[in-house]
Amino acid sequence: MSKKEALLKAAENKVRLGGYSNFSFRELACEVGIKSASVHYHFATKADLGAELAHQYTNSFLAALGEPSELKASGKNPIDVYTQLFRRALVTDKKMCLCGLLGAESDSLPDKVRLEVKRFFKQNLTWLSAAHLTNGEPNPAQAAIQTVSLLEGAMMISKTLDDNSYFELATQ
Amino acid sequence: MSKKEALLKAAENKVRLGGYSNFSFRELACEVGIKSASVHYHFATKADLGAELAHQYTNSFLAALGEPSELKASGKNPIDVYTQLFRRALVTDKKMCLCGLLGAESDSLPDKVRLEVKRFFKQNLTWLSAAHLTNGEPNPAQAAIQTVSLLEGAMMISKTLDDNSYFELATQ
DNA sequence: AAATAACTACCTACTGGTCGATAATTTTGC
DNA sequence: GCAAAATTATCGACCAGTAGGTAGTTATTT
Repeated sequence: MSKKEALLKAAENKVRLGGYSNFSFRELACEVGIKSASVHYHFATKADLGAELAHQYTNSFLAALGEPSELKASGKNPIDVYTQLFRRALVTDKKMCLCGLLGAESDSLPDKVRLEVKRFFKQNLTWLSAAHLTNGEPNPAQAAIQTVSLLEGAMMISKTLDDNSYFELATQ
Repeated sequence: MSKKEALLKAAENKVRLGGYSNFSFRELACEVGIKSASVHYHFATKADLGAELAHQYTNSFLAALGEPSELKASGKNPIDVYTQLFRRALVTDKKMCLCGLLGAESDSLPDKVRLEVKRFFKQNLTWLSAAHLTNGEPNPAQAAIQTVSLLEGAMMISKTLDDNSYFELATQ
């Protein structure tokens, strides 16, 4: 893993625990074994780092999902697959969704970061609409926003109350 | 309005836009017309201010709701009343729910602040369970977590995408 | 006299960011 | 094939600004 990748990984962990202001160049640098000045070689500004982090997070998230039609074709319910990805973030990583946290504080984010968070949710809604369509939902767009809202909300509350059974109850 | 109340009001606005780290004693002091050192007279530490803010927010929120049984008795659906309170926060205040934002970053909050955020959601779940019970829901506890999850999630996504119609679609 | 509510001045720690320098590596031109 | 040039990745030293917090003081009110 390159230093740049290590920096992004370290930043992701910090942001998913406490938001955009929960990481500093010095901390990240220390964790990967370089100096804070060197972080600026890989990312000109903090906003650039944040934007690239959110962009890559979105790409990984979408890639982990696959295509709704293909999931359906292989006998899976794409909505279950989607729910399972959130569950893994909560249960395995024990962390919030990166863009769920950044979205909540989006009013105070640098423009380029906020734009990437927007992109995350737009792409998620597109994916979910397609998924609900394959399930024969009469209003896929509505079902899509309801699905992602419920999951992000349930994740946040389960984290806050430190009890994953709230997530299970909400998604049951 | 006393200086202390003004400080809490100023802090609420900041936190609801960008979280716990989005306000400083200097900024608050400046806004209410005193010096940052004087803020420490009203609140010993930043954590104390944050905890009192969340505590009062919870109390105001619950007070604004009223009692589920009384709402029902006067011909209102308590869940509609609850939804309307979130809608007002989003549409009128144009800000996140204070505890929705603090909940998302709860892992990085001082203990006493996190405790108050927990209290917010526990009391909300209690209220919603009672509300769903009066509506004859077969599983009030499940309906409660689903209601608050959907609303917090829909609020966050509508804020992020800067389009309240997502909230309306999700709650329709 | 005591409590309230503010002040000035200061502290240490940390923030994102800049600067010029330095090796090591890779690419290019002859 | 080899020297010159460019690129990559790092460093130490530093900057101005801000953070939360403290100590001691001064008015004002009760």
